Amino acid sequence: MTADATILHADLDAFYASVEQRDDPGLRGRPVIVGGGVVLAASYEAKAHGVRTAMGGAQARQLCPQAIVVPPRMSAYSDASAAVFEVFEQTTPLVEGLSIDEAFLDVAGLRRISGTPADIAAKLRRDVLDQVGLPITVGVARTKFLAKVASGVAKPDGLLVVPPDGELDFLHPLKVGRLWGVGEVTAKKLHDRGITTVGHVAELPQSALVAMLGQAAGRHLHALAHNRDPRPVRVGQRRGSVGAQRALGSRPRSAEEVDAILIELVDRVTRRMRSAGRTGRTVVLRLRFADFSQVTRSHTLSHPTAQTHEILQAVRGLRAAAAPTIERRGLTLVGVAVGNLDDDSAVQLALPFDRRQHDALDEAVDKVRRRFDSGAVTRAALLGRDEGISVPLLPD
DNA sequence: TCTGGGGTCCTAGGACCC
DNA sequence: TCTGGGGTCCTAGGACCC
Repeated sequence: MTADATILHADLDAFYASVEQRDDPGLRGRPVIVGGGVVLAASYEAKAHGVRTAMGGAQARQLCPQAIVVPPRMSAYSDASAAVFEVFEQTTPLVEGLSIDEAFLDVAGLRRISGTPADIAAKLRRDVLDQVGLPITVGVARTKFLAKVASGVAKPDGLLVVPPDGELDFLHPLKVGRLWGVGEVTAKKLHDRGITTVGHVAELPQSALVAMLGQAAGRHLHALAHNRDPRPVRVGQRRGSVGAQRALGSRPRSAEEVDAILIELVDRVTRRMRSAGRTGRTVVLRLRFADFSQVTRSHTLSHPTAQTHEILQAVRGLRAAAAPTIERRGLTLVGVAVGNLDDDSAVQLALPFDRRQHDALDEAVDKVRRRFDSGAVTRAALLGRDEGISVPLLPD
């Protein structure tokens, strides 16, 4: 092998449940379930009884009647996440967040300053525990994929380094479900053909996997089973869509009720977009029905926007078109998402300017303001070259 | 007490353009 | 007149992840 194992995958253990146990000593050492209707997170004490994330609340309580069920406190979790990511950033500037509770860190080049990757990983675990009070597991390997597999195997509260000369020995005995991208459906397809371990997958030609699972998934799995994963740790990844949804329960809802919920959802989404300085073009309405089947309806606008009224108008149009379906199948969840998010693009309008041209300047500023009102511009500043000034033109 | 809320990526067909 | 290939964009659905 040519390269060192320098990629860390850091993954907080039973994140929401750990935050609850940290903040309430009475919960420590006891089975904790976060979320009532559906299990959002389960402490390891609860997992020992078979409770799993995304399991129905009723089933979870049946498996573990002594569990303490607490409602989620999302803001506490985002605060904890921010604190943990600060520790990540102290460790290395090369941090790629994957979700609220996990990230890749590239520590190549830190050996002389901070020691071996294993040393760095051990210190990272101590720092997160000392500074934030949460247990975290770290996998270390030469590739992102292996580092993630390693942290999964090392959980909870563990550290596992996969040495470059032991990669296939580590990988091939593992169950196929450990492969990133193999969920219930794919695992079943593989099991039906007697393929249960990563080693079995590695014995198959890529063409067989592609025939079984499709082009992308087949190639992806083939590469992973042979431990090929050239993806670098990337800093500053931005999300591609923003959404919000709400489960409605089984009670029938009037058209007015649904509309009121849609307004709330659109407002939540567009607020988040504006505060992140993002605009988007594709509006998606997600509907789920009594039988748990799901449809989406989408519409792409001619220009990007973060304006509540524009998005709401599109959402209402989609909903009206789907009204017969909704009527027939019984609505149990509505969601709104905006995709096709534009990256922040800086548009520069440069004008030669002398003091007699106030009108021209006013006109340019008005133009920018109008585009702000339409949601196409989210931030603007007036720059003066000779004076070197920069004046914020718009709020935000 | 059946089944939350936030995302990503891929596929496949049709429209449309060159 | 019939036929083609390639590419992009849009819509809808599905698998998967945390």
